[in-house]
Amino acid sequence: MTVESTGAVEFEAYGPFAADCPARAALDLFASRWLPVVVWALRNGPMRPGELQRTIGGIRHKVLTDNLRRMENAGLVIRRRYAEAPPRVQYELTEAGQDLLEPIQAVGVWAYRHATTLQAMHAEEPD
Amino acid sequence: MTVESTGAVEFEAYGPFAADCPARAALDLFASRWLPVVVWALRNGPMRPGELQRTIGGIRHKVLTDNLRRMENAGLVIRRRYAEAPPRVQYELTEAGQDLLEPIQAVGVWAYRHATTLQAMHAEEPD
DNA sequence: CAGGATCCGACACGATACTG
DNA sequence: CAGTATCGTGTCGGATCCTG
Repeated sequence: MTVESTGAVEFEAYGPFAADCPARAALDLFASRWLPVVVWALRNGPMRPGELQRTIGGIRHKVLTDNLRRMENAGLVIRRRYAEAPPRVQYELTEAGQDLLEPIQAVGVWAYRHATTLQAMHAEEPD
Repeated sequence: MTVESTGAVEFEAYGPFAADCPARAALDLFASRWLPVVVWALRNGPMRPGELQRTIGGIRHKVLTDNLRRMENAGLVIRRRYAEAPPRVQYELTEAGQDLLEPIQAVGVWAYRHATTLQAMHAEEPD
């Protein structure tokens, strides 16, 4: 193994998430409620917006578009546009986007691992 | 290895992040801009609020308090209060909180791995 | 030192309607 | 079908002041 950039070493060099470190920017990505969900929905390959909306469920058309645009700007997805009669568009994960699946999955696994503990969060509202 | 709950199997059972699944609640945790940072700052052991604020840097007193309260309700931290002359308080990660360090680290590592790609996000504002 | 109470601003989201 | 525009809203965060 050469000096390939796995990122692990660089990250460990930092103590907490410094305000100027890349990791903070990454957390801001997660700060979007839907962005991780959209990324996860794209894990099996390119999808069209409508298909995405149906697959995810509960997300508004505009919100999905907003997130896709942000993801595109962040370099997480590539937007493929096909000039056809009915305008067809497909979104595909970039390499960065695919690598993001791991952290997202880690969060998901963690969630199920402590599902019982986290139930308390929802149980907040008794009425 | 018995049927220990690693959470991995349960999570894989789901396709996308369903609206009612625990993973969505977990993502809502990350949706807080500071929460993961606070959790990460606590990785080495219990800390006092003031110490936390200094360590993290750039976080407001109230915001830190809000996040700590939310984390406490979510079962991520335990608040230890010592009835002394100068009121002393310490926050300590629960088991769920400690396990959350892994996903957070995963995001951090990912960030450095694709730091160059993510630079585009910041470079949005030329002025 | 810990933390609550407030007012305010930013931003993502929800909902609707409208253009290629 | 894909995307934009607009408006309203909720929530987190920033800033300030005040209480044990």
